[in-house]
Amino acid sequence: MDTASPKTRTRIQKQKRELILEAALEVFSQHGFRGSTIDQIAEAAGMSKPNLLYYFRSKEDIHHTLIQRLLDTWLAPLRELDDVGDPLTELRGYIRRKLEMARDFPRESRLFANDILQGAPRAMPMLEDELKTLVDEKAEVILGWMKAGRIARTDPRHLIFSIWATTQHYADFDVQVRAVLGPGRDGEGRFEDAARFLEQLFMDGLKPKG
Amino acid sequence: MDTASPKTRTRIQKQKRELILEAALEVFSQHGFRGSTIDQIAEAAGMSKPNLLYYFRSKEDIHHTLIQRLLDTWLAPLRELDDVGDPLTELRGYIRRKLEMARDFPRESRLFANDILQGAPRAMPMLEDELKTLVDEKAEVILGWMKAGRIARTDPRHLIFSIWATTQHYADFDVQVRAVLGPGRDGEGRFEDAARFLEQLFMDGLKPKG
DNA sequence: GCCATTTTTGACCGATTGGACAAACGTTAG
DNA sequence: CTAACGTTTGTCCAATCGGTCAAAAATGGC
Repeated sequence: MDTASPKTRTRIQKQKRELILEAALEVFSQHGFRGSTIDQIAEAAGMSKPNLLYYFRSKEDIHHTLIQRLLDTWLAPLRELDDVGDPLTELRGYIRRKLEMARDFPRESRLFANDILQGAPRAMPMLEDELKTLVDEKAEVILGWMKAGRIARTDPRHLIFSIWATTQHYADFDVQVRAVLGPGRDGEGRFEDAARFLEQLFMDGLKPKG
Repeated sequence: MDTASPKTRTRIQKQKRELILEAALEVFSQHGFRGSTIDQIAEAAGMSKPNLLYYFRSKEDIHHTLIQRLLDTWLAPLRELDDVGDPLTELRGYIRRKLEMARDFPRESRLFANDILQGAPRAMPMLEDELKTLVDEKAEVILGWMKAGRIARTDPRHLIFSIWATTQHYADFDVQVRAVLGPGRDGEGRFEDAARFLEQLFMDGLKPKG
């Protein structure tokens, strides 16, 4: 058979590929590309290494498929940022959705972070294409709000960076956050604390009321 | 001789060790621990692999020495945060110093980020000890400012996280920032844009004036 | 039940890796 | 000059890695 042509894939092949991708996400997000071995992924997927290589041509192939497939999910919150609607409400919503993604999909966040940290050897084409296009489009929307005096005037792209940075921080640097905060509040409590803080930061900053 | 006992190290040994650590910082920060090889570090340091292993017992030893030594530098900006002095000025200063570190020492930032992303297998002891202690101390200072009504009331620890996240983002995700912004503004211009944006964000937030 | 196709596996391979080691080299004090 | 010590290197090793391959096992259509 030919696992390379998506047309002819049986239901079993699709299932196994999904199983492998799920296992690979777990392993890659924890150890990075070079730090992960095919054996680890195979074991996590409950199959032998040659068996895994029957469904994917190579380790590179798995990683590429994974990162390609997850990009849409990852960019979805920004896509929802809507031109119509109240600007502050839209941005608050974006921040919250992004924070929810960091809470619900930390592995996906770390998968991208691992690659980008090392110079994006695998994600670069998508950064320059889909990501840049989307950011350009949304930066224009935000700029429109600023020009209309509906939000403060700043650099829209750096605003987007700061939203990415602050939200993804809770996924990418989770162990550090945990080490600093101690065992006091659990996952859900921490999430609410972060949400409250970020809302206040992005809305009003640090200056005292008055 | 015995490179393990710091007491008996000659000047040449110290020099060579510095040379190796500099090379190792370059390599580790680009490829992570597992992605780096002793050969790469040795070549970057201009010596042979066995020669390098004459000065450091193992790859792990190099990484450990590096991360241990760099922690103080990395935490210095936060240490400077001073109880006396105007709170908003202090925080603005901290943000700027941290952003300067991201600009001037991106390799150090990536070295830590690489480790923490993968569960901090090597940095964890320091996170729980020195880092937590320092954050606890400074969080108390910030909390004092809040209680005195001199800055807005929020969670001081999440405030520190957000400063780390937004500033280090420019070091850790440099390639992504570059891909999104395009080749327009160079390093120094980008830095000034980021500084201006972050100052405004942390001071006033996004609400329009009025 | 039988055959063709798909799936799974054990055995294997070449390349790379971290590290050991002894021999060679350089330097310097006496 | 030379013995002692610090430094450097070529060679080697065992382990691990990504990936191949042929044969075995399971599956499904007839």
